Amino acid sequence: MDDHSKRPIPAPTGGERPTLKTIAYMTGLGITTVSRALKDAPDIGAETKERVRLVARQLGYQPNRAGVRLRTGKTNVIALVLSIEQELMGFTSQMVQGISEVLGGTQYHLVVTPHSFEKDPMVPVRYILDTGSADGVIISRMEPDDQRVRLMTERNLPFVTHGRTDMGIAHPFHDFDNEAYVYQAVERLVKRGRRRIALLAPLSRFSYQIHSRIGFERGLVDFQATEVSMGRMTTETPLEEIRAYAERLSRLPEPPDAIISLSGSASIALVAGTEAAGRRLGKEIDIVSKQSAEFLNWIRPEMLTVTEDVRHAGQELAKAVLARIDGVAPELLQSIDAPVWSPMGPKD
Amino acid sequence: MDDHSKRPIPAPTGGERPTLKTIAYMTGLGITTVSRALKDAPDIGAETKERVRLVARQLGYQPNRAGVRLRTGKTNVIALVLSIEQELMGFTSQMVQGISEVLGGTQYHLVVTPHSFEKDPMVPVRYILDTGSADGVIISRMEPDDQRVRLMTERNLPFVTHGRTDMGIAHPFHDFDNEAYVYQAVERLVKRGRRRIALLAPLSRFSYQIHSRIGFERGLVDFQATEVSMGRMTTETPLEEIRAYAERLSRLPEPPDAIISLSGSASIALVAGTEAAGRRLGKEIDIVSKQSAEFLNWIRPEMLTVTEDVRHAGQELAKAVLARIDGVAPELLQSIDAPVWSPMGPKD
DNA sequence: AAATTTATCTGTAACGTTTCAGTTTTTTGC
DNA sequence: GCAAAAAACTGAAACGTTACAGATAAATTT
Repeated sequence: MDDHSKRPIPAPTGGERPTLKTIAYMTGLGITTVSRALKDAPDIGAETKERVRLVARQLGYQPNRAGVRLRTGKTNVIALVLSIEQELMGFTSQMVQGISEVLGGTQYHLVVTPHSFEKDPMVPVRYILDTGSADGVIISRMEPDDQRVRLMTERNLPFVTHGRTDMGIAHPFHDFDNEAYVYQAVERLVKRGRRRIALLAPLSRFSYQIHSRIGFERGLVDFQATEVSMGRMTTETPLEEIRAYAERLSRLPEPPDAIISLSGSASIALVAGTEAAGRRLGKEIDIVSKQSAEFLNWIRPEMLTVTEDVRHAGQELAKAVLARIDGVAPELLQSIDAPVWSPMGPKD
Repeated sequence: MDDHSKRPIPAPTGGERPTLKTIAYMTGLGITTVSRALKDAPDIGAETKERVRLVARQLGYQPNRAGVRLRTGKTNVIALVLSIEQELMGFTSQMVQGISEVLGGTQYHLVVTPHSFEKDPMVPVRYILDTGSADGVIISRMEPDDQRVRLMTERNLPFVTHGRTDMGIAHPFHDFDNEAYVYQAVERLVKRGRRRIALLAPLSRFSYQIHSRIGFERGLVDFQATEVSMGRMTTETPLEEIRAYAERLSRLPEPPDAIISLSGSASIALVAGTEAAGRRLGKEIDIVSKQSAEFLNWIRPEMLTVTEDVRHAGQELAKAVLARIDGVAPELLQSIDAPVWSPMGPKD
């Protein structure tokens, strides 16, 4: 207690939040030494480090984020850029949860930045770039030629995408294998005797629209089925329009005997439309759907579903940005989840 | 250009992010003057303010958050504390969206902090308090006697709750009127000839369990109906258990002729269970449900539903914390949303 | 015309951290 | 035994901002 008085005397502490200064005072060391001890620098004695760490733990010391950020530019923030047009059924909560599980073990905070994708997808990215408000970014709704990816790559901002691009830039991503999903869907449908299949795909601007189309067309050829057009319907068409279209389709002389959907909520409308036309799931028609939460099977057990594990996606995305921030090569931070089919009632 | 050289010369600027120093240099003013001009302080000349504002806008100046935070302690962060046990069906995304819409027009960022409510609800609150990491907090899953409310009030941390408490502390809140919802549900059911009603309520620890029970019991008395017990089922019971219970209930000699549910996803299980027992919605039984996204009506148009506008709740909550931060009295920041019934197919 | 006010403006210090360039002490080399 | 090197530690400066306590010049009062 008294041998501290010989030292340069920083200042005794109040009941406030402890800082490096507090620890320096308690240990009788310099602020610099404490700082370096806590980051395990090589020029600090082993015994000193131990002592500093002990006192720090004792005081419940937590580095002041503003101090670190001001000095180093490191924000300890991961930004999740969400489109407000995104599917509602549990997508966001699961994504946030997955990311948080990974971030929970770190100093990183998660800042959520929703915005209208339709209006201008670049806005949030430019904001983050201009203000340096995040160390890493997670984006979704990828396009084959994506300006956000181009800009962040150019400006060296670590990021990861939920979905792939196709522009010759290697970047971290996590994706669901929509091609395999649709291909396997066709296969299963044909095995169940279906031949005339419709595909409710995403908007054509998105990468996964292309993937699902490729899977679909490969499937049609490999398993000998034919396509029934969904017209201008996409997964983002208002549900009522989808319902109406599905009903019209069902009343055609030669209606589809199966529909493959890439959106859980759109599938609800498909079911409503086909049933309104008197066609029964599992009998006259099969509907296959991807979903982000297990709810379709509760509604219609006859439905064939694949549940995209969005929580797992969130985990992978978070791990990838963190690794990217740590300098891991983009090529090593790419993963694709295979579709997992829900066990089905009837047969199969 | 040259008259700047007579001045104290801060330093010419690179291509970096503009700071007060940059503006000071460009205008030939002192850093303090620029700072005060931008906050419209009374001791700065009108013409000077104009000039500073112009240059600031020109440069796209944005105050450095770390600088402000370090100096003033103001984080410009609102923390949304989410329970991972929260209902999945769109709740989080809508809440986040609503909050963001309000925060979008401000300097505030939204940090999302999920955690296990079951484990210890105090953890995130204590963290925010200890690290001063937010200017305001939004919490949900309120209990009548809520320790989080007690602590934040005591420590003077602005917050708002989604749901009410009952402990004699006036604090900002936004709530959905669950009492009115259940009361009106009973009324509608009785008008449709139902008499034996079951209530699937939340866990008893939560405030809205009490509200829904009160509404229920008032309804039973006022409209002369009787209760059929839901046993130990709550909205948080695993769906499969709810389904099984609903089926068992439906096979009783005197089954309920109506069920009121406080959770959209739980209702799916209720429907599955009752239908498995051969009872048809709108015929032998009515199911009334609250939901946070319009999806039950797509699945079973016969269902009576109220959709809680979670996006609107998010907006109200965000407005309330901001107002609280600005010193508005808690009593003025309390609001309750009345239930809005979806138009129904059959009659009514 | 001198003294006071008023209107504008400004330098310094501090918030908590890390980097840089040392300084002091101990150990090693020969 | 003494120079050189290694080990352990440290103060000053800086990141961008704002509060404080002036400073300067112009306008007003007496």
